[in-house]
Amino acid sequence: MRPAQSRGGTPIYRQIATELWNRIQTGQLRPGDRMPTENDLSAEFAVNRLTVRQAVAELQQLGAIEVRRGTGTFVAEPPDLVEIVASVSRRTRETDATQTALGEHLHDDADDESAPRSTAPVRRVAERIEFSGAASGASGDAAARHLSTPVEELLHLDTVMVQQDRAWIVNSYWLPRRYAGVVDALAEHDLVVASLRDGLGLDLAYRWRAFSAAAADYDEARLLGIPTGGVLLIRDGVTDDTAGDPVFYVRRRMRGESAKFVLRYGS
Amino acid sequence: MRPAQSRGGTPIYRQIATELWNRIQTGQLRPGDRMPTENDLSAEFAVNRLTVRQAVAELQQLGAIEVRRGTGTFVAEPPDLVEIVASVSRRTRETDATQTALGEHLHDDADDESAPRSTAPVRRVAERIEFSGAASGASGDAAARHLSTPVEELLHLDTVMVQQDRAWIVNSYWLPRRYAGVVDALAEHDLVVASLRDGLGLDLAYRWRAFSAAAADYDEARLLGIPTGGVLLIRDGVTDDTAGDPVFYVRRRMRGESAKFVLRYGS
DNA sequence: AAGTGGTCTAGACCACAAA
DNA sequence: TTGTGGTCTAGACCACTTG
Repeated sequence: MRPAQSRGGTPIYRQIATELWNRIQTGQLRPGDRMPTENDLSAEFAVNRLTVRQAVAELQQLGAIEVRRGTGTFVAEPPDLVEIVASVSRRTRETDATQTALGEHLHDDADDESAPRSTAPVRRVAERIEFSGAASGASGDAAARHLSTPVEELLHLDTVMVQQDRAWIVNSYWLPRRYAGVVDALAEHDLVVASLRDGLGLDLAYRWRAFSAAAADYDEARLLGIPTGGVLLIRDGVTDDTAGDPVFYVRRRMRGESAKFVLRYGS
Repeated sequence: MRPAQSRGGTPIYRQIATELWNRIQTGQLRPGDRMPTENDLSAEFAVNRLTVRQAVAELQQLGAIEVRRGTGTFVAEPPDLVEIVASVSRRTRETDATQTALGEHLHDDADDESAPRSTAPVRRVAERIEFSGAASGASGDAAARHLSTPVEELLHLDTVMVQQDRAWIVNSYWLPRRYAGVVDALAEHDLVVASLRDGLGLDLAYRWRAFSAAAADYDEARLLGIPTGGVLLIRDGVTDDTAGDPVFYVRRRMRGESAKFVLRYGS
């Protein structure tokens, strides 16, 4: 394999990357297989090692390979997916396809979400920060907007959920100061609706929940042990009390490839 | 700013990247602002231009900056988010927090999902492929598994939803051959449940839907006009008929930062 | 024409992991 | 100790965009 000079066409590093990509897609290279070393590829394609590294970096970003410093480069194993399942009763057909009933779930207590999980995750509080200044960055401002509360009056709490000794989900909560008692409950065992109702007399309900995706920034990458710019699946939302006042804004971030939120419709 | 040699510590390119990141986070550089050129940064930090480029690449992957070839590098504008909203009636509190009702939505017709969208998207069919061979790759195998149908008996259809002249969502459908009539309906106006029921006598219902995130591979990046390895938000699922037989498996991919699925709980 | 980012080279030294 | 990937340099030429 000797790609022609790029000369205005496809760059050499991309030709190499797609060639390797094809070898993986067609099964010539299988998950767990050792890839040729950078020096090997440099010789095979008759290009500088840096050019090879550009190709390797692209495949790594794509999640196709795993690079282990000092050891070698390997075809990535398919990630072990953790499904977080909600049961939903099937749409009633009498009405004009407008009514559906959600069963259990869509609560914020992750304990409810453990249905088909291999091992129950251990939760551990990583940080606990009290906001006071206004210099809180974009996410603090977003929380203030979602809660209709000035950022100076918000408390901030980060927790990390760990599974099999590996950071799995990073949670950030923002609450008005008057709900400071909730912070203790969150720190103890995340937000279990029942315990809040029993312990604090708080009855909570979802206002909204949303799914999105983003690249991991430096903090998120560090907390989750993934490369900067890695793929995050994000679920955020606001929970309020029975009076309709917002109690907290929550933002959960997890590795994109290894988490999946499933809404299952019962028969 | 003159970072010390890396010498076993933080690499220079990362020091530069975090320095620029901080300038952006603190507002010294604002969205739309022109960043220093690579030559400027190379001089400012007294390093080789390639080292600067490594920092720039990291910030680009992170979504913090936008690089325009031949023109310059700019602080990224916050993406204009398209929210796809489903209304949900609030949890009834008489029962033990187990019942919820979903209103409109959670259908597969994207037309229903247009609630708070600035402009109605134009849908356009990009490809139409009939599967026959077994060499269909991982996604075809996944579809076969979800549908409990051999991949040789599946049809495959890709569609692209365009908004404001820009690819917005890529859809892939897999159906058993006996539902070939559905393909025409999909090609015409995506899957509108009502039209299928009226036109084909098919009454459909969700089996499951799921949210996940992944890096864009070469095809997905090309179709959506984003860089390879960019962040995708994915929603996939299976729809079946009233008999409980699966009719199709669908997989939707959209730019992560510019799409958000919202479940809104009514009062 | 001038300035920007994009690609590529040859060579060097380093940090890390495994034998 | 050996081989792997990680970082960095100095220099070159190119493609693209804008005046």
